[in-house]
Amino acid sequence: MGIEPLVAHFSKYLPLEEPEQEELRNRTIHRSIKRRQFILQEGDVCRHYTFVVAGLFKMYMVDDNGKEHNLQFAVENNWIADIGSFHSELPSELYIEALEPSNIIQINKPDLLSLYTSFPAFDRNFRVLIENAFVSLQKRMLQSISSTAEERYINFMETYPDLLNRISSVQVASYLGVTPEFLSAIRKKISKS
Amino acid sequence: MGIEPLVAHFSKYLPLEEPEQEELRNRTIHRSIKRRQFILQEGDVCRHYTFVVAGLFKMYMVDDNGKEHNLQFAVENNWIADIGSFHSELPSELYIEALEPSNIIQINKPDLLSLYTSFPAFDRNFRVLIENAFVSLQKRMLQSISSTAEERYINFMETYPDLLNRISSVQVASYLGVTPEFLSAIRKKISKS
DNA sequence: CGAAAATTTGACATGACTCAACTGGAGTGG
DNA sequence: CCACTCCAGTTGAGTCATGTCAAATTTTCG
Repeated sequence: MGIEPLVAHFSKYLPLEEPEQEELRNRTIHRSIKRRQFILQEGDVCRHYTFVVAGLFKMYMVDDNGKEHNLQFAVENNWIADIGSFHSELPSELYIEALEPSNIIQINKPDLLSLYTSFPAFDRNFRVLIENAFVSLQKRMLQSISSTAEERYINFMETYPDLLNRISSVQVASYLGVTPEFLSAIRKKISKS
Repeated sequence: MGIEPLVAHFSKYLPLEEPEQEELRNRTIHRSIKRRQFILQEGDVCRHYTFVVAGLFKMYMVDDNGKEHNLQFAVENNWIADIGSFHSELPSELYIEALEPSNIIQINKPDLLSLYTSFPAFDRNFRVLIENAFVSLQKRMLQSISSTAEERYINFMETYPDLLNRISSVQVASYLGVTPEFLSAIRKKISKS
């Protein structure tokens, strides 16, 4: 197993030279993750940035009533981490759990900082990466404060059509901030129009 | 007027050497903005990153019914921009408007890219900046999908106690995603407990 | 196959919006 | 200094959006 998927991912923004690829190879580790396995649990410090080579994860919070609220999904070629906990090294309030058997590439904080220092290209690559994630999250936030659940669901289907076939409606409902029962009603209404 | 506030701002993360400060001075411009003046309007490309030296701005979207939805406020020492439009150079769907007479420092895209190229410290500074903004936005997103309007308002008061004295309830309601009438009811209920 | 989870359904409760009217300052011009 | 307007804020009635709970049904996966 190599880091080709990761190199290809970065190359979309700024190609990596051979020395940078070599360093990336030396600083990252591969792991296989089973379905329902956690790579982060509440109370633990998030020690890695995780790049999904294959598979699917959800990151979520559990509220005082024990209900899960999905903050983010991550599929192939997505990064996932609790960035706040990763940098502050404080306990996370989030879980990251595999929804499918997955292959990932991880990098820990010392190795990432070393990458940043050795090759400024990584500062830039990760800056661009998070800029894009930020813009997407802003759009979701705007939708959340301006649209009904039905509009948000329709938008979700249009934005992530591939995801629909891989996750349950329960997971979508949790991501949209509605109950599974109400999402079921929305789906029924949409199917009749 | 100098760029001291901006230098001080960056120094919280990573101090700037004299050559970097010099370059920053040469690449930025100062402006005074009147209350109700726009620095970005829907349909225009967002040409600048804006750093607020003094004053207060809101960034918002106007929906099909003509209603405003506040995505973000920016006070002293905050950055504000439509990052998506800035990088894609596509027309923005957002407005950025001064709620108070303000002083700002702006940098356009060519100058910012030049800063990035000349001094990798800026890649890093802006990466850290947006990482922090991303983490904050994630918290707001989680609140949005997991809490009632009352809980979100209480959280807003705790998170931005200073802002409460500077903006109207209408603006807060728009930020929280509720109507002014309903926020009024929430405030009444809270004041009685 | 069998247990666990997902989905649906319906009755009911609560959260939140709409609309229209009213209140009470903060300017503004005479 | 007054009359006036103009907003922000409030109030209440009615309505719609969404949640809760319980139960039945279907699907998934070990």
